[in-house]
Amino acid sequence: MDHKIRKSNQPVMSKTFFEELNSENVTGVAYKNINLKKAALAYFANIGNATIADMCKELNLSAPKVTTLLNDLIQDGLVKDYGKVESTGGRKPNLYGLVPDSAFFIGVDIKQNHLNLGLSDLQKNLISTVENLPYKLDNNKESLEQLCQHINQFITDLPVPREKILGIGINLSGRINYATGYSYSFFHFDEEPLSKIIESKVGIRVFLENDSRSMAYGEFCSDSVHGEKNVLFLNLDHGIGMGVLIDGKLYYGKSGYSGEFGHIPLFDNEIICHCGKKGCLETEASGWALVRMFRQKLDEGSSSLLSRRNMQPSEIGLQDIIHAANHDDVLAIELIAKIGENLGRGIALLINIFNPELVILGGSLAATEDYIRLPIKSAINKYSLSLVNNDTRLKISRLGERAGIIGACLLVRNKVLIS
Amino acid sequence: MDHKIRKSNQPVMSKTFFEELNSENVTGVAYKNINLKKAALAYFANIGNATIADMCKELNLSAPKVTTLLNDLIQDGLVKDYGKVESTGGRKPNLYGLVPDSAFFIGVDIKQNHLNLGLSDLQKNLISTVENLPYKLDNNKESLEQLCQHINQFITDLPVPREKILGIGINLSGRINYATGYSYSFFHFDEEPLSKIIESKVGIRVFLENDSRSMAYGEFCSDSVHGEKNVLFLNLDHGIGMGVLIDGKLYYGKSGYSGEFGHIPLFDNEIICHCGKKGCLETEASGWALVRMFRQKLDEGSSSLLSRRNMQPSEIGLQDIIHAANHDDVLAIELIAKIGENLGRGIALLINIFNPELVILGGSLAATEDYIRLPIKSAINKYSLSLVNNDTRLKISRLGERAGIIGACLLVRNKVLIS
DNA sequence: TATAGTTTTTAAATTTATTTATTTACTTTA
DNA sequence: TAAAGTAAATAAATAAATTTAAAAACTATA
Repeated sequence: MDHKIRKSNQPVMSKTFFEELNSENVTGVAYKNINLKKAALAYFANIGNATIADMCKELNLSAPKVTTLLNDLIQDGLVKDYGKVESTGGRKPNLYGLVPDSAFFIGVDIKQNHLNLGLSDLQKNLISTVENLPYKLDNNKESLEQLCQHINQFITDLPVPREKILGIGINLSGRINYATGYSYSFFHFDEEPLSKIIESKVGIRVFLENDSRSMAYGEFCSDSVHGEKNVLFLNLDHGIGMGVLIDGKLYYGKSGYSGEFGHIPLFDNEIICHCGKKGCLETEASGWALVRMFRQKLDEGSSSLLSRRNMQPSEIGLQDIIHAANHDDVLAIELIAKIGENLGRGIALLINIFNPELVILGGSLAATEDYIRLPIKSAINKYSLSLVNNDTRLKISRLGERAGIIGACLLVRNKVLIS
Repeated sequence: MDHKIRKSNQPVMSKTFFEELNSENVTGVAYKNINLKKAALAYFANIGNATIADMCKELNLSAPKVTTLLNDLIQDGLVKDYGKVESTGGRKPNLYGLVPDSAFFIGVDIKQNHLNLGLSDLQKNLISTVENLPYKLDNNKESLEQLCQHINQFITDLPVPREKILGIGINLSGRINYATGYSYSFFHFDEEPLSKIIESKVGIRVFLENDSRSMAYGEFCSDSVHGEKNVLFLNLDHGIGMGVLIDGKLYYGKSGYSGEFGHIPLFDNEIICHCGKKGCLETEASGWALVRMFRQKLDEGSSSLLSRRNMQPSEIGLQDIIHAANHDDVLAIELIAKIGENLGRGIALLINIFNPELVILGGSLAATEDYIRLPIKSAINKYSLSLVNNDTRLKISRLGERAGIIGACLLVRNKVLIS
């Protein structure tokens, strides 16, 4: 006769929240409690500190249940009591919220010629950053190895214990499948997904994301977005990237290839785009187009701050032109206006299709502020239905290049903790 | 001393589901149970019949809880036991599902010159329809009065008791705020929202929806859509309408004006669009454009089935051209191909932006099947990123004009029962 | 300053749901 | 055809949540 001793294998020690989070096949009350904890954390993360009464409304639970839930989270070290707060008459409620330094997240923003790294805490605070770290993004193993070394170096230099870092978010341009962790445009050497490869070299969970999408999320979580739930973010750099937020969530499309705004066929020209097609928006409205136009104008004899500094047309890059415009160079300003007008026609189309509440202009070209914004705005007025475009605000990014690392950090936080 | 008799006002009789549904300020367990019932109904409605075990997984509940939940719904008359079903060894489970004739919904599809009305049961079955009922949509009170009379006549002719009809969904073109029930393009005479006005004349709850969006939802719920969650529907009629489904839900945008695909600035022509702008897609790729081109060709001396029938160019309408194409008229086929090519360029752009799984072509022009589909397909290949468009299937609507009433019925079902 | 009125928090009672165990119904294999 | 195995449904036991009541902490007013 075999005697079943069922309970002997079950742990006696209570699990930490993160162990709970990763344990599979959890059902019944345990499963529900994990989800409630996630929901509570999501509320604190997205909306901020709250009283027990607030949480009751949000989670549709009774006060005693919320009390035990919060006590659990306090036990886990993720939440703490922030003391009493004013009331409208009657006993003052206690305010609860996240413990900022109970967990950390790293964001890595990979650009063509440099790297931005950042560390955020459990709240939205950027604790430390390393920006403009020289790094050349090439599609080979050495470049990947170097990337991992930079990340490892960044981590060891941090004043934070490695085990408190719950994840690393990496922004890369090109085609990325965020769900599987595969990158198709860069570092696609192995069978294994890129995220797993980096993970094994760094020892912390890694999540990949398309750069424009990550920036969009960073902007979306920043102070400049309030109640808006349908937001378009445009990453105006050499190319044109787009991140779309629908109902407060990043939109991916079937395989994560959505947002290829730069390659919509809007022009009837003969310029061959990077994608191989003709007439793409990018051929007339991108940083590349700006550089091409600028060089051509100089070749044709136009004058500019840059030509007067004896720069050869072929040496002039996008940053130089942006810099010149911000120093009142007439040629740069004129051409940026031209780019803005072309871009505005494209954005008008997006507004007709999406009826968004907000369009945010980011990327290096957005640093020219009104030089790019005003031509865009007037083109939008010209080309979109006034009824629809009156609904839409057009803003310049406040975060600038930091949108990338902030977005990366916040996306990892969501992936690790909440979803 | 006042003696509180708290419970004296509470009803002794148990409420029906619909009474529960509309009762406000419900909290605690009662609130949760209503939501669980809704979730169960939504499962049955969207996925189909299910066993207790299925519902346990879906709703994350224990078997006894699901049993009592289903018993409640059976008591309410909304669900019934469909008997035993095959098992993989072991006791056969019972299958539960909606009672089709426990509730009904009416869909009204208002076209320019006719009306389609339909009645669906609680499942997706169209019980009875009246199609192509002559009706002239004019923006005046008489036209509205007539509409209400038609709806009332339809209801009295039905073999279904009025009190079992839980709602009426009405499709109207133009600007509609589905949340408030206001229509801005038609019947905007009063302070009161149009939905309330019709409601008071018919005595059943009314919900308004944009016609293309309603059709999109009808198609989405039809058999032609399987796992796809990101779907674009194009309503190709005189104008070009679009309905967008994202993550299985209709997308509205900030004010419900999204999907103005017909008015994106894609052409560099001098044709003034209905919207007042130039260069809209509708000026080169819509039914109106087709009629214009066709008449022009006839004026220029081209020959067609229609001209040989001694029709004057100015008499020829869109339906005539579609009819001619389906009877192998060369001119009609050529011009539809031209329209398709132009449209394809626009759709290519949508594919780049949305990376959808499926694009469905509907509306009267879709009845020309491959005459319009193939030119569109080749233009998509030409103008969109191959990587992205390889992800996307292009289909002709199976429901045809019925998509409108089906979508209207299903949307009302959702609004009344589930959301 | 005492008292009535509010609101939060905690405690006790009660309801409700989950767990576990058992029964029922059926399939498969010996 | 009986026995063993599997899964569903139900019943009983248990755990967990809500509800109700009470206590605590504060404000406003007499």
